[in-house]
Amino acid sequence: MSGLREKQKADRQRRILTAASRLFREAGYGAVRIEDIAAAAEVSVGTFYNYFETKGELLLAIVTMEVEEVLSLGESVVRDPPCSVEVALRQLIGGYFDHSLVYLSKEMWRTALAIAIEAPDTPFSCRYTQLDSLMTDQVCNLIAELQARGLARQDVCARALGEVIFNNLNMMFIEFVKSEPMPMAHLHDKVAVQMAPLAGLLAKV
Amino acid sequence: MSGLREKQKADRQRRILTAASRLFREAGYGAVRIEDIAAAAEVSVGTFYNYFETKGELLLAIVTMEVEEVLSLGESVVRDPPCSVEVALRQLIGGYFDHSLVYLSKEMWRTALAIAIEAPDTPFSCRYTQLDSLMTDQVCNLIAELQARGLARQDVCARALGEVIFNNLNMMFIEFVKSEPMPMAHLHDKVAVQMAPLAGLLAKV
DNA sequence: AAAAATAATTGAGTTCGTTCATTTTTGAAG
DNA sequence: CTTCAAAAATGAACGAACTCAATTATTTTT
Repeated sequence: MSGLREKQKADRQRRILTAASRLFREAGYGAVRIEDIAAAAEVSVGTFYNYFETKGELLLAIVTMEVEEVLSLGESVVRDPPCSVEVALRQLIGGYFDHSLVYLSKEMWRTALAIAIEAPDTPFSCRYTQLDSLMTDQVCNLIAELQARGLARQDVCARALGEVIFNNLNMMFIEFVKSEPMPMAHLHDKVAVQMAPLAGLLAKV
Repeated sequence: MSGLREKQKADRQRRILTAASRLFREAGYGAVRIEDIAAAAEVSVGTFYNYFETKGELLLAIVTMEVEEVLSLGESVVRDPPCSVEVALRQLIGGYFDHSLVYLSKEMWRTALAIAIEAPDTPFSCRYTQLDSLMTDQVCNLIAELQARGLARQDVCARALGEVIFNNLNMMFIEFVKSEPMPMAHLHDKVAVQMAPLAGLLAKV
């Protein structure tokens, strides 16, 4: 029998994740020390490092959970999209944006994005990059789905356009989290304006 | 007369910048300690911090010099663009990409991009953000210039399209520096494919 | 059930970026 | 030239992420 060790391990991991998630949101990622997380999770500093390679990897573990959730919500939009290109894209994109601040602060996003760029080969950075690419696929799939249903012009490369759209979302989101005072509505509005010509490209004649 | 102090100050700043620039490229940003930079520039650690707020700000100072150079090269393309939308955009974008690795390594770019996101309110981060927005303007201006010369459709919002194009470039560049093995040619090719539908949007009927 | 083997925890120690009280250098005034 | 004030340089000290040799807990073996 070897259940105890497994159970304790899972429990410690959970305690670290929930303690860190709370502390990061309350005090800010930068202000929280490993010692604080360890104390809140009732483990030692050394033990913390048996569960997460670095402080940054812990943050990315939290962030990827959020992204996975958003991704699965997006799946339902792709499966059964609204009957207009503009509405369908707005619904998918709006979902991405609106969920971004439910569990995470802008500061957490800034740090997470920074780490994913600076240390791209760590386990959770790889996972994050993979999720980004799954979100790109999702946008491309939505366009392809609209084309398949005859709701969009079919002589436009769904892959190319989807990539451009997602890259634009991503940069606008970075701009959003870089500016602490910028409201979510501003992000929505700016992207809506940018999307107009692209939606026109897909509109049927 | 008060020339000595000014001269020494300028000289120390130059020594720090050149020493750091060399060390960062040779050994990598992460592997170079402030102590190393101070030693190479023949100043003390304390003095280093009289000239740059942080190690990251020093890196951004180096990076912004590169961006300023690229930006001024782009100006000439906008002033007198090639007579085709596709060629004009390729020339401007190609210029951005090709100059990016002349003075900087991918690792330096990763760190710089990470810092610009994570600490957006420091002096050089602000400058970097400003340069990004000038580059966006440059792309928008190129499109507007092509429209003014009757080389592109005028019923497309130059601003919106330019922003989307630049954001796409920026994300693709981030992807490029995140992947150490990815060759520059691959970046060019991927972006060329993505630009195709957008160029089509601007093409005259 | 005791002993041996394996796995996990622990916290003092190391490293490096950053700070700050002190010392040194420079420029101006007498 | 001497004196004084302001500016700048200095390096020891601090804080926080991360490491590792020693200890403790769990599982397996006899």
